[in-house]
Amino acid sequence: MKLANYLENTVPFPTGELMDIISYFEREAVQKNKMLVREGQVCTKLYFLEKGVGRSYYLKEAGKEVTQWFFVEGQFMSSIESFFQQNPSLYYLEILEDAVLYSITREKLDLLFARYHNMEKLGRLLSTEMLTRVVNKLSAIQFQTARERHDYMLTEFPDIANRVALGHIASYLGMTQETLSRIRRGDPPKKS
Amino acid sequence: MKLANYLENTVPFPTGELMDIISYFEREAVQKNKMLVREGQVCTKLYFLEKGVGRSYYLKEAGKEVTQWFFVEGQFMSSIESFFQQNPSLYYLEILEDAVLYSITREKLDLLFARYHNMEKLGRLLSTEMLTRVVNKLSAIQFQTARERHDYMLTEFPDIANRVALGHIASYLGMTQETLSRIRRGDPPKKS
DNA sequence: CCAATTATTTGACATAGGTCAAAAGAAATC
DNA sequence: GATTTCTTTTGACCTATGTCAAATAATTGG
Repeated sequence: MKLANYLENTVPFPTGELMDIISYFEREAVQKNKMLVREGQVCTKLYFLEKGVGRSYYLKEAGKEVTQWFFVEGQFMSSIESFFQQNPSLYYLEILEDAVLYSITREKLDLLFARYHNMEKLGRLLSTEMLTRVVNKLSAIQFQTARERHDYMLTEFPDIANRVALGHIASYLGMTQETLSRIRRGDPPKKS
Repeated sequence: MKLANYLENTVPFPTGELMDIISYFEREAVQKNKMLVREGQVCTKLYFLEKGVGRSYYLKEAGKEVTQWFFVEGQFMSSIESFFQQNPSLYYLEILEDAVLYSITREKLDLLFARYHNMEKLGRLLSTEMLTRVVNKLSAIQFQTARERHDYMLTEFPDIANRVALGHIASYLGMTQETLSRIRRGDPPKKS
């Protein structure tokens, strides 16, 4: 999805504002496996995915990757806390499929927030939306069985299963890839 | 903490704006065990806790309560998705200690968002902050042991342990109260 | 196309944390 | 301050899911 369409569907910007806002973003194609941000770096940009899939993840002891979130076309992507507080990112941001993305720096975004009340509103709405999505995931993770968490994921990211590696999804769901593999096979819940 | 202090510490409102904004809130004292919102009701107000503790929780099958979040003095409290999307709340909002709180309706808040760019900014900043806090909890819940989750909680809500029931905290942390009780006792991780 | 990686599945076994039931301790009510 | 009710602790046992290791299967590169 194009950035302009996305923006105007969220807040009714006058055309002049919309054009000006878009002009502050850069559009680029990036390839699979590109790392946008590494742990410890400050995340300098907010991205919008026109096409492709990405994820954020962190490393546990023993170097195990834990997927924190997936981002698909039509969504903003960033290491949020790092981007907004300008402190070192706890997460890696990785592109998992060839993608087209728009990006904007923190300075330019702040300028737009200050210039356009509408833009500030967009920021508020996006934050609130993301917040409710994270809360949903939390509810799923906090008290559901591995199988129920898998079902939750299908509602949040319906086609992700065919697009990214099993292990990435398993860690996103808080389980091992062996467990996810068995769930997909449809193992009957073990009796005695 | 007073609402006015909180607001001006977050965004530098001109005094006139601040006064006007505050005037849209109502202040009231409420007693322990008061239910602000029940599941299925639309949450009509956003609250700010000057004093006291509250929580949001939902009911699992078998009527078990699962605490979703705690709110302490100096924080806003609401069933966020319900309040912002005006749909039925999935959660109960309950006051756990005698409290003093300010409240504002959605209509009045929208009016303030529209009237003051600064207010819109405040909304954005609060959403973003809450988002990072929820993400932190998610990271803790997703891949940490019961003991580590308990440690996480002490950083997010240092004094909550003395203020609310064990069972409320246990479900907040995604564990049973028996497990939390054993952690507090300092059980050595079981050998053999 | 074949070799070499890389990802997924399977099996055997281990364990953190759950469940259920009862006892002990606090708090509220009369 | 005794009785009732609610909360926390403890113990015995169970199970979902993790760990480790090996076998397939799929993908990638020469």
